[in-house]
Amino acid sequence: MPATSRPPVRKPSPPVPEVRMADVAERAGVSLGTVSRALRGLEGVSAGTRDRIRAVAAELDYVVNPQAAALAGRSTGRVAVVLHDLPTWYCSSVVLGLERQMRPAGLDLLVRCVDDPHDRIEFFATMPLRRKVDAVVVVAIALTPVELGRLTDAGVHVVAAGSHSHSVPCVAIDDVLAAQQAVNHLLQLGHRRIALLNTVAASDRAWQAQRDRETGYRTALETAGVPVDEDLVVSWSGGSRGGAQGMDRLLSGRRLPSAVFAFSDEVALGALRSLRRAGIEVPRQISVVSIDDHPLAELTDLTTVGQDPEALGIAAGAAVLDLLAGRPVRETGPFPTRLIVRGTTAPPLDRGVGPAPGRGWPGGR
Amino acid sequence: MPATSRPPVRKPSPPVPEVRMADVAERAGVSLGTVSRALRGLEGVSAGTRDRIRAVAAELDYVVNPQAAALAGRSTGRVAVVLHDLPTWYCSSVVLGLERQMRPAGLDLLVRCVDDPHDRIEFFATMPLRRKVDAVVVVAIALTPVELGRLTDAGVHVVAAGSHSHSVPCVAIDDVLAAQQAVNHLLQLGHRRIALLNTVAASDRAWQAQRDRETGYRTALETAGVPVDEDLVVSWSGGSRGGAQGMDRLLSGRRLPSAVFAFSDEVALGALRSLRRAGIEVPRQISVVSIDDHPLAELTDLTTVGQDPEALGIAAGAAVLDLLAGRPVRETGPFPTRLIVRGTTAPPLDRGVGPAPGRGWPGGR
DNA sequence: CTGAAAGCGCTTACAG
DNA sequence: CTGAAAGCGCTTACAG
Repeated sequence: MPATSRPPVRKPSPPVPEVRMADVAERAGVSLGTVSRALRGLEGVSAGTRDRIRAVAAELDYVVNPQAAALAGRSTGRVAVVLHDLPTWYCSSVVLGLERQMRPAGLDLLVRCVDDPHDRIEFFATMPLRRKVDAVVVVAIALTPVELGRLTDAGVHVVAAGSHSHSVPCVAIDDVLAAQQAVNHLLQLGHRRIALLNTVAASDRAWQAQRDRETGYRTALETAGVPVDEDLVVSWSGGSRGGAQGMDRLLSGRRLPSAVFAFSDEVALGALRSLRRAGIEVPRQISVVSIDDHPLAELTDLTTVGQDPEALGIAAGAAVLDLLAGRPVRETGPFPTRLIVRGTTAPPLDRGVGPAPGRGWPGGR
Repeated sequence: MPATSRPPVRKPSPPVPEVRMADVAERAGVSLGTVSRALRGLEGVSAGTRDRIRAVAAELDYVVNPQAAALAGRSTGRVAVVLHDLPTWYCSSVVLGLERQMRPAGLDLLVRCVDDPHDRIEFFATMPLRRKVDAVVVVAIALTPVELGRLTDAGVHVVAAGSHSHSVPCVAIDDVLAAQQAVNHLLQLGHRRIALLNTVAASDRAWQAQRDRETGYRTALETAGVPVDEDLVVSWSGGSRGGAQGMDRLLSGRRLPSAVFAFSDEVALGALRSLRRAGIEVPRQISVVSIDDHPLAELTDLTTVGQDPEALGIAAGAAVLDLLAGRPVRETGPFPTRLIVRGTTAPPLDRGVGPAPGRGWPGGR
């Protein structure tokens, strides 16, 4: 079913008939082609006529018809951002940054949510973006080679934000490192029973981040010589709600963790709710740390590893502009993250049971 | 400066040359016009040829070129959503609902953030949406008559979400009522010193909601015969941060309120932070109620008046479809809101000082 | 029910 | 530096 079935559109009759480039040309006493070149600032128009044409265009309040320009010129002036879960602090911040970057370049931003694995399959099967955009930015979606192929076959440039790829320009933090920063903080406080409260993305395999953060968690523990207790590793879907449920699970285990590393601030806030309901004091009995620095992290006094998704969106936009201009994309490297210690982390209660301070403990003092 | 100055676009050379409608026509042995009609399901094509054409189109993986269709047909197949402050639970949820509604109709969603009053002026001066979309949905922005005129002069339909208007279809909650629900809850608990912690939108006059909620606050107090203490009415910009600062201001006043009605959950969460820092117990010493039912409201046990912005987005999308189809827009009336009592509200400490229970107190028992 | 043709408003070689 | 003309890929009266 290749054809879209839009309802017949009845536009409100524009009170003022649209002014076309031909009108500008006539009024300025030049040809269509000259107007086209002058307005776009191309070579080969004398400064005098260029200014005259622009003055006339401004006077007539002329705006090029993007349809016609795209049809004739083979570019659409549009960029799509593809993501699941828009109402997330992370995703909406990336979109905000992207929009701020595209707008001054005269590019419009199309938003497409990919809700679940089924929708994702359909999306790449029907390629609704084909011919509609010059480039697409995928947010927190690790594309499969096949999916990437579909996109490039359709003639669109691709940039990845929040995931890593060898075949596509990408902007992202180092999720392994971010997780290590969080877990190392707990280790340095003296914790040994550290739980991982991970998330499961709606679209499976969508979030490379969750794997990388788990890797960082395991690496940090391993490096410190602390064995991973698999009972302390849980994954739950559904953001903060999932965090609450995952925490309930951890609380029902045989031995409680002394600290929890949560996938994100939203997951952590869910966990905090469960802890509060269970009457467990944070950070006295259990410490909690996560990743993001969501605005509410500060308000809830949550220790976290901060990142800047809006900056990510801006950088993704810059990469798009490079791609569209045929310039080499400037590589940015991983985006910085930094530990922000607040009120949800403290040394463990059983500190005295562990190795004495300063005796071979990583960072302990 | 009417012309946009996009960088010259270099598209990745499509490995497969685009298949055009002419290719489908040739392969099916019919004319272009027939293919066009068949694919769009218009009258006047026999079922046999229609199916044959569709089969060929599917086989060739054909997708109409939206540029060309728009240029010839005078509709763009696109809808814009205009808002400030995308990374807000409210706005991003509206956009999500809207996207879900437009997608099945084959309409693409363009996002434009209007950051501040200056940007707003420029936006309506240059009308960047002109010729780019068939309709625009403004979210939480009360358009001035002039702004509305610009939009309709440009030939786009307009729908308002989250604000009220006489001249445009709109979907919104009753903000006055929502505020009354919140404040009446406090009154019924026995509070008399109730503060209003309002917000100031980035674009002044943008949020009709803030005025309406203040009206609801004042009306509720008046109806209960409680005089408004103007020292207890504060407005601060900046969401949760503003809520924290506004609460600090209230705490520095001569007499503390016994309860606070905050503009939104985000503002309330900021206020809660300030209260916690000040060592004030909630709800024992001060009660807090707000509007939204943000996902974090449940997690933080916040009493609030819930609304459903995603449903608002869906309804806005339905209105857009009606408009585009030339149908009358079905009026929905104000969207429902409902009080959700959780843990941040309780009777005031000085309850005994007020009128005795059941004696002329609104709802008191 | 189907086709031939004009036209949508631009951009881009190609001449001059 | 500027113009005339072809062409982008569709839709839509208008004929038949």
